[in-house]
Amino acid sequence: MQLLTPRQQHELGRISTELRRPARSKIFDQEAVADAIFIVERGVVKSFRDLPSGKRRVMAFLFPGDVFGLAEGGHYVNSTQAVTDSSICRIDRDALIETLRRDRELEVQFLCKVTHELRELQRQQIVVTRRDAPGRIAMFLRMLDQQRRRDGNAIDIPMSRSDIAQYLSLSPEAVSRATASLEHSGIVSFPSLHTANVLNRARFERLAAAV
Amino acid sequence: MQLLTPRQQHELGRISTELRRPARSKIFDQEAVADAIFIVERGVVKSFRDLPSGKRRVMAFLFPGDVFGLAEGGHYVNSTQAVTDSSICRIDRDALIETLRRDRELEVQFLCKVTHELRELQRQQIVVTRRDAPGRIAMFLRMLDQQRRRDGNAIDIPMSRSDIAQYLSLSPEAVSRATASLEHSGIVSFPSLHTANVLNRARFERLAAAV
DNA sequence: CGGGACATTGAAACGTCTCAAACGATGTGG
DNA sequence: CCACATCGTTTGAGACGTTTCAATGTCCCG
Repeated sequence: MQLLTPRQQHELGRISTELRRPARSKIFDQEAVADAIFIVERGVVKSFRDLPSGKRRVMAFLFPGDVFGLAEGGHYVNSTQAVTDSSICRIDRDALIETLRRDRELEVQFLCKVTHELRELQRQQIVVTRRDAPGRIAMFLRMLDQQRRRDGNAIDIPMSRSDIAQYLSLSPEAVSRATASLEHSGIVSFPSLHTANVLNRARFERLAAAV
Repeated sequence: MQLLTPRQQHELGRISTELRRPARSKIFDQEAVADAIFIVERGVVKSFRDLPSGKRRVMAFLFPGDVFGLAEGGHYVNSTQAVTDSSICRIDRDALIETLRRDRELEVQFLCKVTHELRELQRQQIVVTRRDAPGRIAMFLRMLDQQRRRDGNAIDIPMSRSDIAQYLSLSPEAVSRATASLEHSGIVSFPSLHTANVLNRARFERLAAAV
């Protein structure tokens, strides 16, 4: 999603500041006053919500080009945190609104971004409602694969197992058992916690598509 | 969500046509060419997706004021169908884009609508990931309650049990058992399939909030 | 290199899903 | 207007898979 023209990047550059955040550092908290929106430049960010029960739901993983900072009534609805060392473009809310007012094309881009997010969320809805943990993991890995291709069949997994669990709405144990299951089936291997190799692409796709 | 000014309603009126659809009639199919977007005027509409497995997921119930017709690559991503007899405002896609190009405020309204949908979808994400069926039903009833208040504690349930099941990602049997459970607990009564009465508001809210 | 958080593995419990059958509501044709 | 056929809903019993709790093993940061 690199939709911005050089001119637009320049326009945004004037009203934005670049933040550098190390892994695991917070960007903003849910409920906080929303005075800016953000764009991931480099790295991976997670957007999550703490529920009254104490559980935590990861609503989305954000990759370079993704916009975040959704507000409701002037306050952020989610907390966000860097998953890896990241560069983040922070855009002042008021200045952005002013700029959008002048740059029609830019506003259209934002509408597209939000619409895109909506579709992604609908996809995740499908994923989360699957019964079987291995299937959910397969769909998740496929998402990562499409997001950031590495060499050959290797998939980079920047987030932790518990992040994945909170994103897929599974217990950490279920994630562990599901990855073990995929490995025993010979569909995927996990050389490390942060790498996956698709060994049998056909079975992998079939499993991921079996919704 | 009645955000449109009289002038905007007039503008849209020029490029829109009003459809009347009886209950259970289709509005458009997923995959169809997306040449229009729609706004619910009266009645209830469901937006759903048929999955390869044959299962059906209801992505959203749409009430008066809600916009639908999300497209991707020029095709609709969901099918839509009237739940009750409905009046629907159909707006030609090309004409809308043209109008948005001239009416900045209207474009902002659309951005707001989409953002609102995004928040709603995040809420449903929370609902769907609950383990317990009675809790999910309680949250669903609360949503209906907030959406369309009737007299006193009565909640109008326009859709069928199986629609609810497909929306909450439960089996129809689970929905039935969950409503029976709520009734036995004395929290909610169901005088008919299309009405619910909250008998114990405190316990009801507590259950719905226990996410 | 040590400490603490994270990840895996095992065993039991819980709750939904599935299958099957009976019941009820809905809408159509006689 | 009623009878009937059809679909949707309810109820029951068993199987399946995740959750939970507990303990061990591993990774990673300071």
